[in-house]
Order: sequence, then structure tokens, then C-alpha cells
Amino acid sequence: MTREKILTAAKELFQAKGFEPTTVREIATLAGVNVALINYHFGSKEQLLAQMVEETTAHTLLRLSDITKSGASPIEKLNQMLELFIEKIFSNKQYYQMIHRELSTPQRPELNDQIGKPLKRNRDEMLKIIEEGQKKKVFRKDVDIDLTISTVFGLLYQATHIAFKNKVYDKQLQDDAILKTRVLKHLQELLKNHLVR
Amino acid sequence: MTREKILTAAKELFQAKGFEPTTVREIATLAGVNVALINYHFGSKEQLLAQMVEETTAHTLLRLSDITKSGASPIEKLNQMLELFIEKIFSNKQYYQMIHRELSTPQRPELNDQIGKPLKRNRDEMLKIIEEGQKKKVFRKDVDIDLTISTVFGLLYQATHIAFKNKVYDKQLQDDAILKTRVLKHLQELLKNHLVR
DNA sequence: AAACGATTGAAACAGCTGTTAAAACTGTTT
DNA sequence: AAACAGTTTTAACAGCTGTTTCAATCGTTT
Repeated sequence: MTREKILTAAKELFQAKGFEPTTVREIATLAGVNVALINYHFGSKEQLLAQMVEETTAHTLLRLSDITKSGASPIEKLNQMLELFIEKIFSNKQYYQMIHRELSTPQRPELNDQIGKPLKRNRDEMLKIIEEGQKKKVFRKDVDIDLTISTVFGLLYQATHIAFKNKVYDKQLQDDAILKTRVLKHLQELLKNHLVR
Repeated sequence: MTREKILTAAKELFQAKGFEPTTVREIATLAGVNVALINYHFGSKEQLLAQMVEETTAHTLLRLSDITKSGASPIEKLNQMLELFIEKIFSNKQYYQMIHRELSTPQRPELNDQIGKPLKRNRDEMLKIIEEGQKKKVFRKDVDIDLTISTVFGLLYQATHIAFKNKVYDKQLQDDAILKTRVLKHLQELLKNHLVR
């Protein structure tokens, strides 16, 4: 019970403020527990985050392998995959922003690795599908697959920025739902033009 | 002189460690000056970063408007622009990583705005060119320009990650030069397929 | 009821952070 | 030589950080 209360409070604060700016005392207060219990149950503040990422990632990977193993065509699979990622990322914008921020910091390299692994598995699933499409000769072979995948995740990351930092790009506040369909459509057309021969 | 020494030392440390983890005392030591001089010359640690970004950005914007104002075709302009961005970003990978990291943190929103403005000007230059291409009817009109630009910058950002965090994506260490030409070629083809009608 | 290990609470640890007030020192102008 | 503004130094401020120590409490087992 205490463990869960700490995890919940920590997730909320890490999302809102980031990892480093969040203090263990804030977490303890929001969770309604004593400060010392964080170190008692998780060992350290870092391991608390590592545990959080571990438990949060599991579900997405299950749904991903469902798509990969289905009988759909490569293009259909790719589209389903895009929908899943967009859904996941938009409903946890702050979480993914925080993860990427943490992933790009030179501090805490060990924690970095622990967070990086789950994300790499996402990339690998997309890689499988593109290679399958090439094998079935529906996708062109003269594309840089690695950079294509990076393009997708790069845009998804940028989209989360646009979603709640519109002022930076001089745009009116846009409804997430609208942005989501825009992103999906954009990525679908982009990939179709780029991959399909 | 003191000012410049502080700026140089700060840039080096911010790049290597990030903004927050770098202490004013470290900056002062590396610059070989007294701690108090940072606040004397810049007012605060935050304004030091703001000033740094301001001065670093100026040159790029000059070269950008050169491209925009040239007589080249939209496609040529776009390619020149890509080359410029890739050049700038790859020769200052750590710097741009740091900037993006700082830009994605909910802390220090005022500083956020100050950093965001120069980056927005980059986007605007690219926007101009795409709109020009549409007006001259060499580019399709049914594209999401905003997301197209986000796609470019999103990939460039991802590329800097790949450049010195290859382990995350299970790749061998790649020479920056090779990666740069790969990125350039990838973006050129991607945009051509997506924009040109 | 006694004993036990697991969990919790209060308090303090040692160390760091950005910033600043005031004095000391510079080089130039009167 | 005196006055002056622009810099630099010293030293301290007030506050925060993650972590740990040790005693108190809890629920379960003997």
C-alpha cells in the first residue's frame, strides 16, 4: 500500500515537474507517508523512477506484439502501430516528455540504460514490419530504415511539444483530438509516399 | 574579457553536464574568475544561458536569410537549408541536446520562452520556402506544413541522439560524416516524395 | 502473553545550491 | 593628487538536497 502510494505520487510529480526538480519530501507529502519510507521501499530516488518505467511499459509491448503477429498487410500493420503509439503518447504526454528529457541527460547514465531498453523494443517492432514489407515487395528497398523510424518517433516527440506548448510555434491552442488525427494522417501519407513503391 | 571567459566556460559545462547540474562555482573555476562575477555580469545563472543562446543563434539566422533571399528554386533552397541545419546541429550536438532538454522542462518557463524564440525563427524560414514552393506550384498544397517542418526538426534531433548514443539503438559507432550524409539524403528524398507534386 | 521481524516516524546529518552585501582594488578623468 | 565609476574579492546568507540513524509501532507467529 505504501509502495503504491509512493509510486502514484512520484509519477504525478515526475510528470509535472521532472525527475530532478521533484524532491523526495514532495513525493512523501503527496503520498501521505514519511520521507524515509521512499528509501526504505525503493533504495533510492533513482531506483524509484526505474521501477516506475518498468511497470508502465509492460502493457504497450503486449499490444505491439499483437499487431506484429496479426495477419494484416504491412501497410495495415504500420497504420495500426502508428495509431497505438499516438494513442499512448498523447494520453501520457507529460510522462513521455519526462522520459525523453531524462533519456537525453548525461547525468545518471545507468538509469538512462534502464529507460532506453523499453523504447528500443518499440523501434524493433516497427523495424520488423518494414522489413516484412520489403520482403513482400510492397515497400521500396532503397530507404534508410533506421532514419525512417527515427523520423516517426522524432515527429511524435515534436507533436507532444506542440500539444501543450503551442505558444512556441505561434499557434492557437489546439484540441488534442484534432492534433492526433492530423499527426496520424500526416504520418500515414508521409510513410506511404516514402515507403510504398 | 571576464564576460567572454565566463560564457566560454559556461557553454562547455552546460553542454557536457546540462544547465541545472552545472553549478556557478564550476563555471567560475573553469573560467578562472570569482563566483560573484557571474551574477555581476549576467544578473543570474538563467540570464547567462539566455545570453549564450542569443549570441550563438545570431550567425545561423544570417546564413538562413541569405538562402531565403537567393534566386534559387524552392527545392534548391530547401536542400541548402537542410545542409545548413545538419552542419550546425552536428557540429554542436551537445549544445542542441542541451537546448532541447532545457526547452522541454516545465521549470523556468521565462527562460524557456527566451530560448524558444530563436528556434522559432528557424522554423519560420523553412515555412517561407515551402509556402513559396506552393505558390510557384512546384509543391503540393494538401500537406500539413507545420507537421512537415516538425518532421524535419524531429529527425534532426533524433539524429543527434543516434550520433553519440548508438548503444540505445544497438548500432556500431558511426562516423558523424557518414551519418550526416545519410540524414541529408534521407531528408531530401523524404521531402521530395512528400512535397513535390 | 511473549517474541519476532517488518514497517514507520522524528530528527538530524553533511553537503551543496544561487545569490548578495560590503570592502578592496583597478584604471581613467578631473 | 583627488575623485570617480567600473570590477573584483571575501565572506556569508538562507535554504534546500538525498540519505541515514535509531527508537517506536504494527501485525503475525510462537
